[in-house]
Amino acid sequence: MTMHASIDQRVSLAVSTVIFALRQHPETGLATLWLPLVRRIREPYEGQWALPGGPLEADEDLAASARHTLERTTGLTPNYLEQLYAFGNVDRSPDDRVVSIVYWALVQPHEVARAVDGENVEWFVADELPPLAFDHSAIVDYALTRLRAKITYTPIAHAFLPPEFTLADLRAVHEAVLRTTLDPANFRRQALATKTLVPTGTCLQGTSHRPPALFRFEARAPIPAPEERR
Amino acid sequence: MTMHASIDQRVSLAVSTVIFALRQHPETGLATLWLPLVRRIREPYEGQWALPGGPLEADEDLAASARHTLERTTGLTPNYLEQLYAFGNVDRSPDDRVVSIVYWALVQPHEVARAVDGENVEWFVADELPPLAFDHSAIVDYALTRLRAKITYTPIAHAFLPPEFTLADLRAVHEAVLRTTLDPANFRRQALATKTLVPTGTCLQGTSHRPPALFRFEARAPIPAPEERR
DNA sequence: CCCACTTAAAGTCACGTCAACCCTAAGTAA
DNA sequence: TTACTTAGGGTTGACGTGACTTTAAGTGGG
Repeated sequence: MTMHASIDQRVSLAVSTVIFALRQHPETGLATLWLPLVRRIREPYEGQWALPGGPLEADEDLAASARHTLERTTGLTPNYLEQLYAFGNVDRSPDDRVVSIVYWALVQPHEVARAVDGENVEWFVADELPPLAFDHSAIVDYALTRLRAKITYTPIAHAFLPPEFTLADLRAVHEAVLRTTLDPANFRRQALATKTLVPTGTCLQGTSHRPPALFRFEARAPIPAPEERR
Repeated sequence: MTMHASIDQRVSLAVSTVIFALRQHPETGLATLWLPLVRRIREPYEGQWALPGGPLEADEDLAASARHTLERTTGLTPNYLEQLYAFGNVDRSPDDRVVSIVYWALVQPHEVARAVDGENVEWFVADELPPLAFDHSAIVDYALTRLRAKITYTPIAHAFLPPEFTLADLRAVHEAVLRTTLDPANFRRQALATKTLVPTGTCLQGTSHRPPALFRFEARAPIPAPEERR
């Protein structure tokens, strides 16, 4: 027989989200992965940075809860949202017992512009984060590896982009996420081989030199979340 | 502002597990994927089959909770355990609100023998399940796709096998899980290419014909769960 | 108007992987 | 010894991919 804590010690359920977006790096000027964090306004970890999240309401699905807290705390509407993992170790919060169901999200650049950015919400370069509250540093780490793995075998990069884009844009997303440089010719071949790209005419005069072709992502059947499979 | 249910309507947290094991199919005689289900002894869905699970105790980590309920309800000790997904749609339980954090597990054949198999616990062929309680049918579906995907790119098949086995055994596991036949020669090549197999002498007289070599899985560093990454 | 420059986009080649298959080795049962 | 069965190694061709080259299509400067 295992020992159990007293009955009135409750487990509370929170939903948090790791949000990724692309922005220019202030020093290098390159497109880089950023993510918004919120400052904690109460103990524990008061004043420290943490993932946006909140308690699960009784009338909300999990993904809906993630969207709502996202909107409430950061003003962002994600273009892609997927469950990451449920973190529930006993010691992950110093006082009470909290199980966090964590999502990860991708937002488009124009969303970043209109996002909240104030004293209690701030954007950070994904690889240069301050120390975070709770186990949130490990969570971000895991979300990063998931994003980097998934972008190599599914076309989620489009979630960072406007509906119409060039192959150079698409490649820039991959390069920013994976922190590498990719051969333009080979990247083109692989991208076109997926059959998810539809050409939509050529770019009418860019800044200089040969204008690139524009593409759109074909609206393939998205991969359903486990809840909504048939 | 969104409407919320009254404060005293609580969300309860359960941990359930999809357990896979290999057994002989009664008709074909082939190794097949089976899973144990437990009969519900109270409403809702009283009398129907469901995944083994139970409420999360305040002093248990999530994986530990999965192990405990597994042991308590089916007597099984899994050889492999991984988090699958957190299911929490509002309508997944008719009365109360339940969020289930679901794990999936693999058990060895000798465990199956000593497992409970009575009126309230029964084994079923994974592809021929009765209607299950709640959304458990969809959950099993998802667990199956995860298992089938993961066995192709990680050496989890060993979790079904005793410490020492032949390449034919290993191939039989893959064939049972994927429901295909695999070319023995090509399978051998791929299996040995992973470098995770260590030869441990030859089989001393099997039933007939040429005796196969025996192998053991090398104790590589296992992939850490997201909670315990460094 | 020609030319230097830049990026887009297509093509070439070497190499590694893998499925299909063929063949030999090593044992058992008659 | 022979027939039979499974273990296990080898060969071939299709395919994907990284490194690299070449051509196309624009710009701006003299």
